[in-house]
Amino acid sequence: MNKTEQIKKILLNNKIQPSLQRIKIYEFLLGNKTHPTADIIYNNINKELAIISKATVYNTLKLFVEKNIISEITIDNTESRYDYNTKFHGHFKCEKCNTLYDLDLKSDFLNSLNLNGFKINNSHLYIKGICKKCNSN
Amino acid sequence: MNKTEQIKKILLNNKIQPSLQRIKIYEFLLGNKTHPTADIIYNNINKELAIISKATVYNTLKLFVEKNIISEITIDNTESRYDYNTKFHGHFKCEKCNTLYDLDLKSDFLNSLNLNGFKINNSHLYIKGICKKCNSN
DNA sequence: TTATTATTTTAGATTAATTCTAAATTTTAA
DNA sequence: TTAAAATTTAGAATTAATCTAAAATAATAA
Repeated sequence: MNKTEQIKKILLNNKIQPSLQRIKIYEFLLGNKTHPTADIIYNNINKELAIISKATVYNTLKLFVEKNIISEITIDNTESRYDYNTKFHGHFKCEKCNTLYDLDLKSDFLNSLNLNGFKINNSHLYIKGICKKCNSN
Repeated sequence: MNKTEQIKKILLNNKIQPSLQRIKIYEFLLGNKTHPTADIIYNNINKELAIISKATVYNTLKLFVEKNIISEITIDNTESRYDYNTKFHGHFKCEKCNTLYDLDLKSDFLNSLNLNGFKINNSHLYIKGICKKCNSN
């Protein structure tokens, strides 16, 4: 089974019709794990051939977030970034070089929280500071 | 020492000139612990007498965040909220009633993170879901 | 097939939070 | 008092995201 077929299957499993545009966006996120913005996704997909509009990028990202096959990162208030990885993990943003790092978290990270009666849909840990690389320069 | 004097002292301690507008914003945040937006702050301060402009609200909030006497909450990507409490704690947003709850976290909450060489400026834990109240209705 | 209905995509307008600009005001220092 | 520095300001500009209503495409029924 090739990549496109695999993506189609994932989308269908999540009750999402696998249109060309949706496949392209999901494929781009799988191949670009640097937490791209809607604009970056739009520009890259259209680089060779214009096959998608801005509105569709936004519509599709929203749909994917709702269906929980990607997650939305709002560590800056300026624009959202998107992550193919929906497993709970943290993000560190270097305020010097703007790199967004993934942080592995222990599986019991949220266990100490007392949220009885609360239904958790998604969780984000955001840390800002200066990364190791920038610190040593 | 009255409240205004206390606020002046806090601002001066953090190398912030205590102008009338700055005092009013800080005073509002101390008295309104519901994580207000810039717009809410602006409207409330000007309710009786117009003493502050939108630009100053934004300038001042940015200054306060830089000086670390308040913190900025970006749990939605639509608008920032502000918190007088800079001690690390979590936030839970109910997606039904939009209430923003504070979450107490153990002091060692971030200890398991392996961030050697990284300088942490601020940390946020954001959780979205349905709150107890909405769940039981 | 053909017609009908539902879904998806789209260009461009709109919205709204935030930032910018450059001038006015206030404060501080000399 | 005067000059310099800091603060505030109105309104314009920016920009990510949403909205609108039409067009294109796909799915379904006859």
